[in-house]
Formats: sequence, structure tokens, C-alpha cells
Amino acid sequence: MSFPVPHHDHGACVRAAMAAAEEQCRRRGARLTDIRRRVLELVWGSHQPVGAYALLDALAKGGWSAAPPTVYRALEFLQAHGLVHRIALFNAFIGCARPGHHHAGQFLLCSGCGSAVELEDAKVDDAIIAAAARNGFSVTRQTIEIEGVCATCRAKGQEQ
Amino acid sequence: MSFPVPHHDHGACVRAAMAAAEEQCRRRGARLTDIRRRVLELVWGSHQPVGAYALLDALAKGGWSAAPPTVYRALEFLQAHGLVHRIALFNAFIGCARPGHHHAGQFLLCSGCGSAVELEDAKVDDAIIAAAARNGFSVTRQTIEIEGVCATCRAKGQEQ
DNA sequence: GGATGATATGTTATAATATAACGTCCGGTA
DNA sequence: TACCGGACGTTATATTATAACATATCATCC
Repeated sequence: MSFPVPHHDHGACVRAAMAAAEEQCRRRGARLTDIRRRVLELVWGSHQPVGAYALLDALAKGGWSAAPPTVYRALEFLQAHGLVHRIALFNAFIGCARPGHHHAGQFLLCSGCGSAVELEDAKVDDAIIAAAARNGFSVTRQTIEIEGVCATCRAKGQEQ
Repeated sequence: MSFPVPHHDHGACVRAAMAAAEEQCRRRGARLTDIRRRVLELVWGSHQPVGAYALLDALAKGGWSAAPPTVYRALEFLQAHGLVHRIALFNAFIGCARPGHHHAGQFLLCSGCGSAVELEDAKVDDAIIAAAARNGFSVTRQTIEIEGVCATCRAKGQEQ
């Protein structure tokens, strides 16, 4: 929801995300299988979007024999249940901290540290729906990817 | 700026776009070469985003011998000068009707007819910059791709 | 427990998108 | 004319994603 500080307790992020995912799948009767769980953990390896083939490599290092479809299927499942999002600009995937919660798919992407942060901004949402309506357009899905520099990276850049 | 009606005079769209491009390049001292001009015309073949390889095929049919780098270089040039935009969701390219004009890169993408329309909505822009600022984030580029259904397609869908 | 159908995964091959690397040409300029 | 830099040609390859089909696993019913 806001930018991760550089040395936060990331294990807590992962545990919270995994718990939320388990809960979400239980409620929906969806099967969070071993592979899907492992891919989700790997996506949560950082707060940066991860490519499908990086996930594939990571799986392989963990001793899983996996081909591209394995990863893409897991990602498809995770996306369908709102557990990960795809960042179109990077062809990469990022974990969703609030599955189930209404989320429009708004991301801030820091070019300094590569972090992606999901936004849930009603005003942005409203402005987009209003602008669309003014053009007679009804919205089904938004992809909002905002590139820029986060506070931490800006501070680092200036101190040099 | 608003959705193209189904049987408009598309030739006029193309001529206007090409004239704007020539003007823009002249002002900037940029060389709109034969290939670049041809690729731009092909991008303007419709109001739908076109893939690089579709452009490549079209070039080939016009008797140009072209390999992928030819098209990607032309597209790179055209993007650099604001003459085309890339739609990240579709890995495809669309002509810009207002090069030079301030444009944030906001698109409405109709799932019915495949048309893409560029928006220049200050309120959306403001909402995004404000939301980013609230997170300590300074924006350098926006990618806003709104999927949905345009008025024409919605009307068609309902009459069935 | 065994049969059955649906879902999930394994495996191979290939499609679709994009870029690296290097050579050549061409237009302007000293 | 010699040179320089940008544009283009060409070959090869990287990266991302999916098709197609076989096999395995799970839940349920009998």
C-alpha cells in the first residue's frame, strides 16, 4: 500500500501474503496446490515484479522439474484468484497484498529500486470512470502503471 | 480524442496524421525517411493497435524487404518523436493523433471493435499525480490502458 | 474399495515478440 | 575527396508465451 522501506522484515510480508492466499482459496474452494503455493512464494521473494522465466529458474534450483507451461498455469491460477497481478510494461508478475479486497490494478513502479507498489486510489478510479463515461465508454478493467521514483531512491539520488 | 464512428472518412485521418508527422519532424530536424513514413502509414491503417510483425508482413506485401529490426527501429523512432504509442497490454502500436501536444498516454481499448482511443484527461492526470505524491512518488511516465466497451459496440450488443 | 469424471500436471514442440551484433550505404561537411 | 555519423541490411538469437496431447491426482458416487 505504501513503499517498502529498504530493510523491513520481508519474511512478515511473505507470511502475511501466504496466509491471505490460503484464506482466500479456502473461502473460494480453490486448490492452492504445491506448485501454485511455491510459485506464489517465489513471486513474493521481493517487492519487484518477477518474470515467468525467472520463476522457472528458481523452481528448477529448488529441485522442481518444471517447463514453461507449469509456471504459466500457476500464474494464471494465481491471477484468476487475485493473488498476483501482471505488470504489462515489464511482462512480469507481482504479488497482491490484498486479495479479495477491491483493487483496480494501479501500480507505482520505481525506476530506482524496481519496486512495485499497488495503489487503491478511489479518486483515480473515479476520474477514469468519469472520463471513460464522457466518451460513452464502459470500463471493465484498468491497467494503470505509473513509472517514476520513490522517496527512498530520490533521497539517495540527491545525496550524491 | 473520441471514438471513431464505424464508416468515417479514414483517409482524412491518415492524411491529417501524416501531415502532423511531417510538420513535427521538420520542426525537430528529425528525418522521416521512407521506411519510417511507410511504417507510420501502416500503423494508421486503422484505429486498432497493430503488432510489429503485422507491420512487417504489410511491408513485405508492399514489396519492401524487411526484417524485424527494420520495423522495430522505425517504431522506436516514431515513439521517440511521439508519433506512435505502444499499447503494453497488446504488445502493439497505435498512431498518435496529436504529436507534440501534451499527452499522458491514456487509452480506451474497446474489446468489441478493438479500437484504441487516446484520452487527454487532466483530472485523471491530476488524480494520479496526487495519489503518487501521497506515497512520496514522483511520476515520470504513465501507462493507462482502460479496457471496456465503446458506445457503438454496446449499442450493437444490446440490439440482439 | 473400485469406477468415473473433473481438475491438475508433465512433456514436447512451437508461436509470437524483441534485440544483439556487425557490416554497408548514404548524405552532409571539412 | 576524405571523413563522420546516422540509417539501413542481414543474420542470428534472446525472451515471452501457448498449443497439443499424455499422464496423474483428487473427489465423489456406487
